[in-house]
Amino acid sequence: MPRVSEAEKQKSRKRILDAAAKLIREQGIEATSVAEIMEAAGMTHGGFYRHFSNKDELISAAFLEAVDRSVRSMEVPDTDASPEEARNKYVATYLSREHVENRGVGCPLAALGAELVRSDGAARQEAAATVDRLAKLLSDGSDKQEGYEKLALLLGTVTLARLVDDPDQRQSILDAGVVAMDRA
Amino acid sequence: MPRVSEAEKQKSRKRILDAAAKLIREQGIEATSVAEIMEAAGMTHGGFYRHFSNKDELISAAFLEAVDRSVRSMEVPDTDASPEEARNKYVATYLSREHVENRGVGCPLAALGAELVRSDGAARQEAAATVDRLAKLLSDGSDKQEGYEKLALLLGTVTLARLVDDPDQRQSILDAGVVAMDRA
DNA sequence: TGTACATCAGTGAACGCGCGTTCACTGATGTAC
DNA sequence: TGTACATCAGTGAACGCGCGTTCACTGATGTAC
Repeated sequence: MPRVSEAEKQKSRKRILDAAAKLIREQGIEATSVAEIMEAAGMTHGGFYRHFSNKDELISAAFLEAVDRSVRSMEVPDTDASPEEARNKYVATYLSREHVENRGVGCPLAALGAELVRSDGAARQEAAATVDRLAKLLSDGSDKQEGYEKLALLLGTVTLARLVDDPDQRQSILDAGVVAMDRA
Repeated sequence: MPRVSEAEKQKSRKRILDAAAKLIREQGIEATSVAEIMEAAGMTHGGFYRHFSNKDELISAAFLEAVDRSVRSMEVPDTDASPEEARNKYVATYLSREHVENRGVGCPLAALGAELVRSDGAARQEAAATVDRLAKLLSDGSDKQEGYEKLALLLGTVTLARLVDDPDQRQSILDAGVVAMDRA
């Protein structure tokens, strides 16, 4: 059956990247195997090394992919939306039950932050850069400290909300986050 | 050489628990092996099952141990310290460079929160209970929402600070957290 | 445009390794008399 | 208090398993003429 055209190869790469970006946010990096990612991408594990030289390289690329996707809405707002509007929309989405319940498409810092802290791969450096990128966007570039505070609040709130099981308690935590963000 | 007295056995158990509580906060739960914990406790891996029936049971007990140790200072303040004083001291310690740099003895929610979110073992339930316990203490029992906000801010700030490498940036993030906690 | 051939994307078996767990064994501890 | 014996904490080899990675192989793709 193989070989496959160059265009097909690029599609395969994208499928691997998307599958990885989703699975690592759902299950964590270490808990997600190369074979699992390849299966989700519709292939067998052996072909993996035609696209990436090892798992670390994929994780790094998948993390970047996840960051770009989840930040783009704020960096490049819909036409005729002001930066403030984009920011408010981002915050509202971030502190929503949908975000709490769908780790696979949510903020990669919230999903992987604690795990990346312990790693020393390329993804770790990218995570550090992402912290600054998000803080800058959240503060509108004016006050870095304000951005850090807001990002910490968003990340902490979603992590707490994900830890509890009771829906009411979960909503209560999200509400507290919304109130605090309004004040910050 | 074995067998060993009942008193010795209890000491062994404590060493296993302490080693586990430290190692899982430093490296994560999945990344820490039973053999590694037993070695840190000064034994070989085979003896592990005289103390715990499996790894999950140890993790759950070690998590509780870590929580108790890191929360006790606030729940049972030093003699002649008011609850407010104990709370302020806890917050100051939480947002310190020492805490950021020593995961092994720090807040288990900050170290393991994201990983526990994905698990379904006993430790997960204990983590949910810990969220409420800490939130209550931080709010002095008056306003649950205030406690959630403060806990989210603490947890988020330390996670961000741990993600960045630059010491100045790290301090800047901690400072932002301190300012925000004063306002909350 | 057709033909001949090198390339290489994807397959699936195989590798070495570390994991959690089991087990036969040891000898000091604890107990019964 | 002393003796005989069952218990069991800890050892270290062994287990089955899934991991990341390698490799021989396949046949369609891409290229040279």
